[in-house]
Amino acid sequence: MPELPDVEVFKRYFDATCLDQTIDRVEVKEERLLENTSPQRMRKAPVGKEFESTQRHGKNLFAKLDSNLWLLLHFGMSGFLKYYNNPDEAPDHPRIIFHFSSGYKLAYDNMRMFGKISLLDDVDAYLQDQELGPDALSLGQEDFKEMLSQKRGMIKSALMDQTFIAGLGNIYVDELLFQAGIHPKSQASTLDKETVENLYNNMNAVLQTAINYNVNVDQFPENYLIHRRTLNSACPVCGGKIRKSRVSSRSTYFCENHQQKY
DNA sequence: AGTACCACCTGACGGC
DNA sequence: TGCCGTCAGGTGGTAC
Repeated sequence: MPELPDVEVFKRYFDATCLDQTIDRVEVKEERLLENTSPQRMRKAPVGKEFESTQRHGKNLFAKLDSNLWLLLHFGMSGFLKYYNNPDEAPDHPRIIFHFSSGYKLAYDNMRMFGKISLLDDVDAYLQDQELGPDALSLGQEDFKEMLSQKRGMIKSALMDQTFIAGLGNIYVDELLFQAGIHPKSQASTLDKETVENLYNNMNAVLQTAINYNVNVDQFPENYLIHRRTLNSACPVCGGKIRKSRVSSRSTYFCENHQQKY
């Protein structure tokens, strides 16, 4: 379930391993994941080049090959990166593999095949084309308030909408609503000022905490919902019952006691 | 514009 | 043991 924190950790992993190495060969193992890019071009265009830097926006990772050539990776539900040399360390479902002249390889693994691999000439144009909202971690509090006040519909739907805010998915939206004490079906525009500020602060805190722990969920604070995504488990904050329902066709866990409906 | 539902895809898991 | 239905969840499309 790669959401913003996961992709940020992938970015740091990519930066620490793959930059400034000549690409010898590109192995496209699953052509269905390519979008707006032919397999032939994907295999050819990066060869002889190096990844110079990376950029993340929401759940999208962009790696620069040239001023007008970028690799886009979207991880869907089950995607991740693996940098390795020894074939024993190869992941189970590699969909594309970049071979470096050092002998090391970068594999994009994605069991469930939701996801996207593409070559772009302009990142900003792509973000506009996709109508992606501002990245959740670089959004200021005033803008957040203003946007929410004008958003109709349920707060969970709003936060999951990538064209509204980019980066949040099902797990983290549940978590930050839980931390902020807001019922997921609350109407976005009816939250009062204090509640929205609290939500904003929790959004940043939860995302930052997840990144700081390298998305190692076991190390997340004990009062996080993520450890209790089970029907009728005890709320780690107030002892209430954790309930499950569906919001925006997604499994939604929340505390029936301390998450208030607005 | 918001919502509801389906499809895509694969593996895990529970029931029988 | 093994078959079957269900679930997980990011995104995109469609119908209301």
